[in-house]
Amino acid sequence: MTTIFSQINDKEKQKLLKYLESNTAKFNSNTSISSFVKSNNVIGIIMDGYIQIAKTDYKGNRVIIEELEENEVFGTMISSLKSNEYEIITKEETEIIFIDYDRIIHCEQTNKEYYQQFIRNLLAIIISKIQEKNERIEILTQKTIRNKLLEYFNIVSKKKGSKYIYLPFNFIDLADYLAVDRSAMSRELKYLKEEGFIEIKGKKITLLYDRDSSIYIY
Amino acid sequence: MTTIFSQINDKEKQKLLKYLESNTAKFNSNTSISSFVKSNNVIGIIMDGYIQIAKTDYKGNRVIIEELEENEVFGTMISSLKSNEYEIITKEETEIIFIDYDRIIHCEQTNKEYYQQFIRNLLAIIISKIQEKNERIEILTQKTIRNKLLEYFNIVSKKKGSKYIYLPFNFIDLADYLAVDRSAMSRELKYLKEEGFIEIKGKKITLLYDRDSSIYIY
DNA sequence: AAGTTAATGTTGCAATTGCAACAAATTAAA
DNA sequence: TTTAATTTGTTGCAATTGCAACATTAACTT
Repeated sequence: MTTIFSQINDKEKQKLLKYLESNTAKFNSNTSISSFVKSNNVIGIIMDGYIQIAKTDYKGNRVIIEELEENEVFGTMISSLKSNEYEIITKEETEIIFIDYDRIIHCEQTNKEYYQQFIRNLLAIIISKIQEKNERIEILTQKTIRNKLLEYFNIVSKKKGSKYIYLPFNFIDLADYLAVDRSAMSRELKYLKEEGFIEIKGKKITLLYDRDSSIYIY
Repeated sequence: MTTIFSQINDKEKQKLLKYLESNTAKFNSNTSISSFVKSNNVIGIIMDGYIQIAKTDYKGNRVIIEELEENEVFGTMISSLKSNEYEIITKEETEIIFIDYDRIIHCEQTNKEYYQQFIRNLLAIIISKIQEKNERIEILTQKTIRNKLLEYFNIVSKKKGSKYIYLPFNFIDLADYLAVDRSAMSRELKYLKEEGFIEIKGKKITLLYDRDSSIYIY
């Protein structure tokens, strides 16, 4: 997996961060860092920790936009955070490097190999972010809660190459991620259990159907 | 708006395309070009024309993933097209430049200004693609057809800075884009008309409510 | 360990939606 | 211009969902 500093050694990294006028900040757990991001057009690189980007609309519906951990990148442009309906919250103690986006694009170090590598890494990271969004869209375009759940399970299961899934979040957040009502989702999970499609023990879910056979459809 | 060859003159462009071993292909209208894309890890640049990327699942539900016109970019990684549930179809006569993704990343021309500009352009295009996907996700996370429609109208209206919207696609495709049943959407549009929120004349929709007042909520 | 808070599970019910089947209107083709 | 094909509009009905309200369980706090 590509990280933003892949194939850039520590000395070069320090140089790069200096030229890009980066700022490093540390945040406690459960802290809103929205104000840091919204003021400027910045990119944030998570060096350590875990954050969530969520949106709460007028009705109080909360939707998780992104979940980000170590080495992941977010930013004003990348995540469209301008509106103040968005909240960026640390879920652990988190260290973030902030870089002004314009500095990245208009850096004078363009002929330095490490700068070019940095850009290529950024490109790779952003492309993988698109893939994540595509997956999310695939899930959200499913018309029933059941199919959203199964689509989600399949994607996670395929990635891990295993029938065993460990939910990266609790059921409240899963419902927000799938954009469905939590209690309705809970009901559907119950049915899926009763019908023998899945098994749930805490955050561990076992898929009892064959992903590729498409039999689970009905 | 940034295009892939922004700030690259024609001579440089030709050089670049040569070094990147690009292939140009022309397609008739209503032609599937999926096979061209799936074989390799390529990026396609639409020089002229219009294409749609759509997915049809086991149930026959068709969902439009992307709509692309001149100067836009798509690709195996960018659009996660590997699965054969995807169809890439030209909607007009279309000319596309294909470039192998690895060639872009491992080009020997890295110290040439035009190459660096190309990469920066690619980065900008991909970032704007993320923003589009975020918008799509915002729409899809709405829980009712009404709210999906209004969210969609608001986004389009905000972009154009106008209360008048011209649908870029027909109602069948709009329903696919919103991932809702067409007839149910049609019904909801009727209600919105009856309640005085919108006016529809063909593909022209007039928003009769104040986008920012949030009164349309109820 | 007891008390408090948060997460999960459950259920009835009304609202929303998808589906199916068809009518009307529009567009394309012959 | 007539015919055919596609798109749009309409409606009843069953299935699915959101919502609300509450019970149970798990996770923190002190």
